[in-house]
Amino acid sequence: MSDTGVTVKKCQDFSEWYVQVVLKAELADYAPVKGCMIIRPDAYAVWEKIQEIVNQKIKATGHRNAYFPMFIPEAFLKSEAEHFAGFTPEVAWITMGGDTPLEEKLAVRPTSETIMYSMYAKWIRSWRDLPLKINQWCNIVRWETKATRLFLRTREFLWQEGHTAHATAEEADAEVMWALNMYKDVVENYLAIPVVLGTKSDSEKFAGANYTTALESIMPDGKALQMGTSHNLGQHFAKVFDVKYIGEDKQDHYVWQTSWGITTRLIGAMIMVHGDDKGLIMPPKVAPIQVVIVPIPFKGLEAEAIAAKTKEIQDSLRAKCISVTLDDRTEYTPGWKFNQWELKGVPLRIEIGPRDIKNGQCVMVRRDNGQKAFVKNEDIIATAEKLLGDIQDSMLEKARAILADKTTLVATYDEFKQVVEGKGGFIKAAWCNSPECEAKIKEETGATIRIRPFQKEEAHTGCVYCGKEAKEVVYFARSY
RNA sequence: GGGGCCGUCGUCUAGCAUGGAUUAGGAUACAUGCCUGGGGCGCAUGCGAUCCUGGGUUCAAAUCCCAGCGGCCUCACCA
Repeated sequence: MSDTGVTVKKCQDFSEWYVQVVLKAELADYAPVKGCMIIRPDAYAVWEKIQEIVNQKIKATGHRNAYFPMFIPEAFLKSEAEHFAGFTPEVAWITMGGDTPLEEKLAVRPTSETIMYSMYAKWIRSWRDLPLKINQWCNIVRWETKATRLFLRTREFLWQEGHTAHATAEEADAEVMWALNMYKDVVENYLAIPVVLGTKSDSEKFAGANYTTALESIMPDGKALQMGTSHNLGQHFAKVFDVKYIGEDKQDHYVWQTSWGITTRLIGAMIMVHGDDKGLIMPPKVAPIQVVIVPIPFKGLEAEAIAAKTKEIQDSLRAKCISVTLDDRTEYTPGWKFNQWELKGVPLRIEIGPRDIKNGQCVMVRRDNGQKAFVKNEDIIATAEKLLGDIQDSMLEKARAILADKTTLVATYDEFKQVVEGKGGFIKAAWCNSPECEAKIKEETGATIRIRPFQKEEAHTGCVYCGKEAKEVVYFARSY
């Protein structure tokens, strides 16, 4: 047994397991620049899938893609005070052009609200120009000082940011919810990761927003990970950048704005949630390779028949738009290939050997549960399609069960602390809505309010911290 | 930014406590040839290391000291 594969168990040393899966499955690598990563083709292909899915959804609803500069003048970033205060600790600045100092330094975008809205002010004249719904796919930079975690914390990462302007507050509210639900669909139905939807507490909301909604999930180590956010920016930026329109009433009005985003962090979540001791498990809907075919030669027996049949299956699967690889490399043994493709997370494997030629069948093995099935020739394509669907479904189902298991309702602060230190995960607790209690809890336990769920529950106790009347039940957790 | 741990062929690692004799050793990967093939095959040959970088101590540094860089864990902050 070499160390080509993952050498630690997921449940024993989760951090080490994660690093090994990412590196050994060739998803990413450390860059020569501190805090930066290289997204390798197998992971980039997943990002492209996500782009495909999101693009389809946003274009179908009238959003259009565009591209704005990655450099933002300092004055722009400063113009919204709360926004600037929130981002300034982690902005990278450009101060030189060649060997000439710049008159005004330029921020490398940590997010694009300011540069985009400065243009919106120019483009929006009348109510007929609204709503304006623009999205961009780009890289952004946040100069983290903390240790690099591939996909989860890097100084540069890829994301999508939607920025819309509306005539009314109601429209902006609706857009915020549209984006959030669009993300829920992507994350749950494609990445097979169950999420909890809700709003952020004031202390956790986006710098410069009226309110922030988000999708949160729990990773296998018990820490929460934000899977996407959708902000209602109100008129804060509109007032700062003078984004106004003349309404049907002939009066000037500020627009109502939203912004929303998901990042390559989702790939990290997918790895963590679905992987096992053998490596990665890709949800079929985003897997760059959905099926791998491994021929099993045996002393030249039926060699030609095997070659013909594997090729035929490959062609038929491709005709059904299933992404398939025929691994007919002669320098590796079948067993080696099994391990390799399992490490890389290919959802379904088809084996064809002399025995299968004789019996008019093939062997199919599911990556998610290891189940092996003998499938008659005439059923191969239909069965492969069905199994890919089943795998997608059961991955979500399994993840749902884990999420439920990692969600604990607590009645007392002692219980709260015990869960934080113990199994972690979401801790549902009653809260009085005071920032002081929230801050104290964070200080004493490291847990923050991840989400105030849309699905409201009656407070079952007083505030878990102060004991006074609770306003709602919220989800606490330690987070990434 | 704070604290802890770490850095030797592509990868994993021995050597480092007690400086000198290993030509810096092994495994794996890679290349070539043969042989194999239903769960990481075997044999042979070959290729492969600025011992992270820069200083210092010393007759002598992979080994000791200092600084820097990078990684991992952890705390504060974030997607």
